[in-house]
Amino acid sequence: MEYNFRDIEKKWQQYWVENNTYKVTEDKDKKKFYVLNMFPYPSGAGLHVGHPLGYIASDIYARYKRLQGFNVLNPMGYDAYGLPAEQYAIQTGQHPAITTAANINRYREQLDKIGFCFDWDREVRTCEPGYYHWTQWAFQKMFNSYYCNQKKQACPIEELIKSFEQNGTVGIDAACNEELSFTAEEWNAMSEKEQQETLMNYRIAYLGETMVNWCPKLGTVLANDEVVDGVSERGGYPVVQKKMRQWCLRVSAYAQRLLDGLDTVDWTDSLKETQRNWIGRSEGTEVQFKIKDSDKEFTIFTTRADTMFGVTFMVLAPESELVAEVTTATQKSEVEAYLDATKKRTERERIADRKVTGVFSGSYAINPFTGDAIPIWISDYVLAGYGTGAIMAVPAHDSRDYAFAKHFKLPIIPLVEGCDVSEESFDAKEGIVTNSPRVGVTPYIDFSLNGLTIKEAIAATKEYVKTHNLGRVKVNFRLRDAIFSRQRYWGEPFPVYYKDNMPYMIPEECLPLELPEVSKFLPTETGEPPLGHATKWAWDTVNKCVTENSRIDQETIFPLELNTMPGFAGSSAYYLRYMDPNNNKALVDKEVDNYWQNVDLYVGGTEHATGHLIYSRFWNKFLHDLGYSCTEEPFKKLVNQGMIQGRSNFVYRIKDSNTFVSLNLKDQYDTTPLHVDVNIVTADILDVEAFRAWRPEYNNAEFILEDGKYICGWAVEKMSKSMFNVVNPDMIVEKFGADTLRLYEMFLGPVEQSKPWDTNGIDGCHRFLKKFWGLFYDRNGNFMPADGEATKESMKSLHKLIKKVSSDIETFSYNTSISAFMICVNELSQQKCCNKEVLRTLVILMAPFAPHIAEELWHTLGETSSVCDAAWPTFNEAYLTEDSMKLSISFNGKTRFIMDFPTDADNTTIEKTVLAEEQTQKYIDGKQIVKVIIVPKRIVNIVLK
RNA sequence: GCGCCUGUGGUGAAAUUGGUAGACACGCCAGACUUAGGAUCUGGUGCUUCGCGGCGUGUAGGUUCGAGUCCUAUCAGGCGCACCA
Repeated sequence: MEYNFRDIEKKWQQYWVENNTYKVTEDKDKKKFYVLNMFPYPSGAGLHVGHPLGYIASDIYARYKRLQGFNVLNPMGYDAYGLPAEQYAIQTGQHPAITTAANINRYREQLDKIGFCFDWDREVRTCEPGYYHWTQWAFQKMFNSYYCNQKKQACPIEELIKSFEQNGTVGIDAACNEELSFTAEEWNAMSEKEQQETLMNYRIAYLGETMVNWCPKLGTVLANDEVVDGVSERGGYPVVQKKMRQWCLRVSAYAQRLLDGLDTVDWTDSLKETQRNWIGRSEGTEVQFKIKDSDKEFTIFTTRADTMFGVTFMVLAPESELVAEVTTATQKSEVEAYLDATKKRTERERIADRKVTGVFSGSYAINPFTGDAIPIWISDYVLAGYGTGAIMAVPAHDSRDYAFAKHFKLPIIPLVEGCDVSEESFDAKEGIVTNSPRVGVTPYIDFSLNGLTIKEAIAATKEYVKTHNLGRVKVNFRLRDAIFSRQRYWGEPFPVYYKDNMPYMIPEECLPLELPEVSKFLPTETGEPPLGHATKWAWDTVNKCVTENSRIDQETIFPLELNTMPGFAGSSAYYLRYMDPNNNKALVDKEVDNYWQNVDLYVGGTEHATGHLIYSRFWNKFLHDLGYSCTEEPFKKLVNQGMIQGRSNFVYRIKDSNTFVSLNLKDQYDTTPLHVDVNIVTADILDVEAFRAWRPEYNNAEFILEDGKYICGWAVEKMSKSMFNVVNPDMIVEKFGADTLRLYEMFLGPVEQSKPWDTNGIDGCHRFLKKFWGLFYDRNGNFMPADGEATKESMKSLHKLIKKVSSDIETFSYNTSISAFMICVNELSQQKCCNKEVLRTLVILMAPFAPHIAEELWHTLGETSSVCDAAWPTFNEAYLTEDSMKLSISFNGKTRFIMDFPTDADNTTIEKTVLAEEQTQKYIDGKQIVKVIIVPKRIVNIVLK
């Protein structure tokens, strides 16, 4: 009987559905294991062979864990809201709801063919009201919370209000936009609007007037991680800085916890490093500088407090509020001209040409350590958004300050023994401090750093600043609050209405606030949200949900928030929703959450390192603070699957002709390489008839062949439609079967590694499955497994495999597992093993990798339940040990002799025997044997004198 | 500039974590069965040499009886952050 994969796969896929094989419930008698894939955006292109790589890897792990007796949760769903889905809809001119539904169906069809063990009863779609109910709910919780720096957690805003009523801001240490100071009386005297404005300074979800990344082409603002090199990640459109009133999430309050949490999770070092870079913690000192001839002062941030004696000028960011205060009348026109010039440059232009520019403000600051009057400059190399937007410049030890000083001919004072600053600055944080207090300057303060190392000097200066009240020790983070509004249609509506221009939450019982149908959903370049067209929806919602709507000025203020939430809103807590997807009382039931805890294994690409994986951790920590998620970190172990690149094929057209020349003959002609659809090329050989049929202009194509074949060139490129190198998994499944696809994707190399898709080796995996099948059925279709005693040989082959596969799966080394299977099947086939027990165990081992064929063979062995419910075998070391081991003794590359030893012989026994054996020839090549070194298994080294 | 990762045959890759480098697979070569083969089976295949042998894990050193693996320097490629003070 032939291995008929088409029938087999169809049959068992149907069986699994009919028997609810993959349905999982909270079974408290079993230990849980939560496997999760990053859920896909249902894009219009469908799945290509790169998508399933991670799904297959996690599917193998999930099946393996189940065979080990765990209760495995392995859900799947769709990240259906957000820019990619909407852009696709706009391109095809259809409503996003329609395209999204169609794309999801297409994805599901493709996924079903590969034989995953997903529990589809738990599917979530972020665009469905039953799901985004809880996205909106979480947003409201964030609005109604503030972050207490003392408790290091989010707390209800009511607690803050109570505190204000009783003590004002005294004793409050909360994450905020700006430090406020008022008394209880002042608070109580505020109007409602003033109080709301004050609270906005503390809320975790707040409306902020901030500089945002505005993308006119996409018609929306974007988060920092959605902007790459000054253009939008989606589409690559220009992004400009613009001040807008936007919803923001106070992610920055969690910066330290996001950083600390990284030490507790099992992620790759490089991904943790990426997150650390993104969070960007830097420990430093804030120092106050008085402005000369003024009672004003300002604060700078520095990580190099030790360089206080080398400050020769100060620099303010052009956007700094201080600029106006320090600009003198004589410098005013020059400063204004400079501010105008910088305003015109986009961030991108600034980065592209790093010209040294700047202008003197006319004022001086007083160095608190030396008493020197230091000129205050304005330059765009200082960023308004980082630190205090003002720096002290130490040209001797900072390359940017150095370039500025050289350009404007400002003094440079070196502070490290023996450093040479005539050509460039000395930035390294090493060496011995000198020149402090500076030679020739009357000490303004009694403080010297001379003789200390830089590190010691930083610590000493920090201490001095602290004790003398000149500033404070400060930790700065690069991580900014996340901008949470999008001026787009296809996203979660905000459950928010406005009164007196201040936002209020619509009541919880009115959730979910559903996304309305609108006549026009296209974004606008000016930023009017498409939801503005949904007037009826807005009024209905207000009438239904807002009891005090009579107090709203219906003429002048539109009552509902019209922005929508960004893509990451829906993907931030989906792993919690999978635990309890149909609960309409809570995001997740407490007990259910307690059972599943958090994700044990998370599989997905690195492209989400700074987006989703930061937001999700933040979101979970917030829910954890409020008691809705029982763990601090959502994803225990994270595996990043590599990208599958495309392998493009080329044909070579002779210029100005319709003749194509084979790869190795192309140098004889003047040719143009053209991409050719890889699906009509096999092993780099072009199917010329298919090529003629591919496109009308090639109908009459002529070919210059070599050895009767047309050989194509190739290159590794991104897998994309335009390069004609997209390989669709359906085609592979059709031709070789899902089990072959699964094996091959894993056999290609380590899961974590990026690699080009190359079908050249797929035959090997298919051949292996046929051989595996051949252990059960001979060529005439006779069923061969039989009862009886297994040979020692076959037990050895089998247990070698059990050992190898069990340890390989734990470390995701699926490629070497599959090699081990190939070796084992070859051995068993040579041994003509047809022992039922051996084959039964082999089938269980295969089940995670090739579930269809395993299920078929499992049933042919007489089993009636699914192979998924079998028990993973344990290996017996007894079968693996040899009776004796061979020791070859070699010296100078020549094997002197080989001896047999019992396996239980210890090293000293062997050593003695070897020495005795050698006694007859105590000397080798005239040198005396002094020592014999025994190494387990193979080699004995003889040391000569 | 700072940080992280990777360099092994014609190709994808293994290497029990310091112990016979190249398992397994693709490809290629030879043979068998075939009217035929993009089917199946058997054997061979790192480089070099007719052979003995010699050389081989980006390069150069070092530690060690022994290094793909550890240390130092260097080159190449990839990724992250980046006028972040």
